Amino acid sequence: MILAPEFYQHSNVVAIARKLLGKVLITHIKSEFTAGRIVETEAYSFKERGCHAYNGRKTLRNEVMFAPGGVAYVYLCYGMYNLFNVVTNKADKAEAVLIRALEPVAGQDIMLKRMNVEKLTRITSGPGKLTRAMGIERLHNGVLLGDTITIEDAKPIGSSKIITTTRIGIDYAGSDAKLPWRFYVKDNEWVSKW
DNA sequence: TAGAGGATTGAT
DNA sequence: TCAATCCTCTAC
Repeated sequence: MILAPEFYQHSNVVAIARKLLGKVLITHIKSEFTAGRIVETEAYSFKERGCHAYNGRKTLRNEVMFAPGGVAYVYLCYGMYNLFNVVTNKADKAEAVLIRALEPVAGQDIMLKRMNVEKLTRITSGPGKLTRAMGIERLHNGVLLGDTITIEDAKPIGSSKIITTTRIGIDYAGSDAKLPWRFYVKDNEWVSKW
């Protein structure tokens, strides 16, 4: 069953990031079907400096974050990696969950082809890599989840298996870089970093 | 309009 | 530890 818009429009982005663990991200792009279980996420909110929309700052790049929850926010990082986020909260409350790692569950052969590798090892263990494996590009920025890109409901991960830590790669955010807003599944080999 | 830098990754 | 690589934002 596909997650309803209400799931994303909740006002607590950190809670949503936690609940997304275990759900299945599905893409149907260029007639190719791939799916992966979400095993690592990070929360971002307009209330803290790590977020592109900090303090309500709205630009051409991040305006999708100001849409109602349930759309994709895809942007280019470091000139070469597309990062995939799910926008949450209501309109003008710019919050999002960055999907950082997946465990492939369907279409693995397509992922291998997209990554140009032969072995199914750590091909989706990182936000830049999973978008490439899933076929997600910047043209998908702003698309409503449910068609080309979908997240399907699944059994929640037990709280004893969820690890909470600080987010990665946002040292510039000062004290906000210390917020415990990164979640991942314990002992899962697909997580980006241990 | 130019210059700096980034929610990363893989090779050294 | 460092370069690849290019889009976006900020300042002039």
